[in-house]
Amino acid sequence: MNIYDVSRKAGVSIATVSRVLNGSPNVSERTRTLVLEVMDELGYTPNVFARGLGLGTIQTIGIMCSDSSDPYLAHAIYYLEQGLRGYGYDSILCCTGSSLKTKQKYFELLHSKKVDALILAGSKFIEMNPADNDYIIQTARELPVLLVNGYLEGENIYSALCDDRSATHNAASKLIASGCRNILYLYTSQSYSGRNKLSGYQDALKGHGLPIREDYICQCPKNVLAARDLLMQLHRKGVFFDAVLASDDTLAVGAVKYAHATGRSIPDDFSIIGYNNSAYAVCTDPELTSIDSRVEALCTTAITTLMGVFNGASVPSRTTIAADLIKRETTKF
Amino acid sequence: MNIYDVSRKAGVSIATVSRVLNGSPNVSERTRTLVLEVMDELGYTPNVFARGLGLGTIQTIGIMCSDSSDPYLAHAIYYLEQGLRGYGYDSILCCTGSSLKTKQKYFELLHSKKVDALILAGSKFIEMNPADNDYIIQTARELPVLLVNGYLEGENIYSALCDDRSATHNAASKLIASGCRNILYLYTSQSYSGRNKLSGYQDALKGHGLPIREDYICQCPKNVLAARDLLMQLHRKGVFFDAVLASDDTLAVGAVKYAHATGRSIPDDFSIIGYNNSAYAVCTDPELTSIDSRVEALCTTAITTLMGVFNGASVPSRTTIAADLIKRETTKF
DNA sequence: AATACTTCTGTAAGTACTTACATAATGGTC
DNA sequence: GACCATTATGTAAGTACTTACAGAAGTATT
Repeated sequence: MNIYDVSRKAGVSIATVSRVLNGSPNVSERTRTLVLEVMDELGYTPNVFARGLGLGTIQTIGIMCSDSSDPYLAHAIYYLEQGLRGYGYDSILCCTGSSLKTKQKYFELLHSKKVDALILAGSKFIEMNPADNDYIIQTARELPVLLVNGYLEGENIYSALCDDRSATHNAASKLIASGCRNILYLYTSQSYSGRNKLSGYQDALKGHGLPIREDYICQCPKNVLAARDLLMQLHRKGVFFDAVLASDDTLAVGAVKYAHATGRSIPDDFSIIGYNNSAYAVCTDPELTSIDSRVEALCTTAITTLMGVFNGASVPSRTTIAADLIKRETTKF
Repeated sequence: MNIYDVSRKAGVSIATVSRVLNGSPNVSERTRTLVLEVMDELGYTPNVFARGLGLGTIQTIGIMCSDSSDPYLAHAIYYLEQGLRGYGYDSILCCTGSSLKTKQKYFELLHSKKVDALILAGSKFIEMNPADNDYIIQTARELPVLLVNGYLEGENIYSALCDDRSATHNAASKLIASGCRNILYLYTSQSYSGRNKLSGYQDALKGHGLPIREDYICQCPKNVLAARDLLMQLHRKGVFFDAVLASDDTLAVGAVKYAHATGRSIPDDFSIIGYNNSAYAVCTDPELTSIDSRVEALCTTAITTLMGVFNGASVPSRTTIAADLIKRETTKF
């Protein structure tokens, strides 16, 4: 069952069938409907490989993420997949884990699969050491690379970003305005967005004349119980804090559990702000105030940008979206 | 840059290069290393389309799920993707939503992409009306279909299942043994596994001589707040219950919030059991007792089965795995 | 050293499409 | 109705691989 069968049955050449397939305008309406009818009748679907061979493209975008089970990335994957399909593109997914080696390997793999572009979901793809990002810059010469929530300078590299710095700056400022003076900052990783979040926090403190205490800036695995235990430990050590600003809701949930365990009252005695406004935010009592990083908008932007690139439009290499602060019950404001 | 460039530079025919590419034994060791060296030197990667055209396969499995942002499915996707890659297969992901129309459309789409098999993740693919599953049975004639947590009878269709009925039977029995007599059952959907979970609950009640009350069996959106509000409403109506068995942790979290809102004490006065043992289970205080449906094992089984099918091994069309009951703080036992 | 057998390599014919170029058909104009 | 422009269609040459078959080279046997 191939293009020849269709052409034979329709009494036209394979070139005409191919033109119908590709929506060429140089086909008479009569022939077009005839060919479409025959295709339908035979249940014909063009062979993707032959098509890819001829066209050099396969209407497929490679999506890479470090871990699809992370709620933030899971949502990103969902919106990306849906959005791309709306433009007639398929997605091929790669979960790379966090090792640079495997990232490079899967990068190469997707590249060799002839995807039309690569989307890197999440901030974990950009390494601290610039040389480690060279492979991305190299690949971008041959196909567009889109970063969702990450930034890298380079030809043919585009970024859709959330303004994380302003978000944490704003959140920390609100905490200070509501009376908090000892704000703990909890983060999971030193990614691009992680660094921005941290500096937003630091700037807010500076701006209000508060000291930046190193022991208030704590790294913690992305894990409810780890966060709780970390805070318990600080508490036991006698470190005083009256608020937690977390780089992820998971950690903020841990902070709620810490408060429950120690009997501190939220938000009177202890305030909490999470990040990502995920489903975790409404699991706790009281419910989390959280920064919404607007994954959906980020993904939409990334896809719009990509389609612009495909159409040869002039497109900004970097789009930044403002975060939302969703007020719930763990803050006084 | 193609196979001809390699053959020219290595001074052999393209057939020989192709043989090296495909690991044919009929190549002398000397020629093989020579060709591999040349490939490496030129940075050659074979064109997937041409390869697919010739071979008719592309080492890619289609994964379908209703919604990749659901934590259960997100984990499944992760394990499937990782596992398949271990066998040298890529995954192409489709999120179908829940409408039958789109499911069928994407099914057809993946089929036309010439994937080597289809994995349907989650129980949402099997419709109540048998005729609505015909498209799956049809497709299975041409390529293997694997169901993760779903069951459908048919040639070339394989299922990896969790024994949901025994799981809820066991959970409900434990609740009864610990003194609960009015166990509410909360569920989200009437899927294959949903029906099994329900009947496990019902059988346990029957087995202990308890009445099965229709008003104790409640459908609810998969959503923390919806579950809480539903329970609040029943409470206000004066419906008495001393335990909740939920078909998903999300609903169980809602039950915890209901208890907080009404001041009922867990587990003395009110017990809760969730399902899936997801990250939500440790978010609440007290932490959820939950049934672990063992996604990872399910995915591993599915992949092993699939590889068996590819190798022509005789493989069971249905594998069932026992669930684990993870005891935490919302039950007396 | 001739024969038989195995192992290795090359030729050429698929595989199913796209598209440049050539040619045929159609429609409009005078 | 002849001429030209436009549109529609067909031919044939890519696109980059796989693999059956034929034949060459190498090895073992007598």
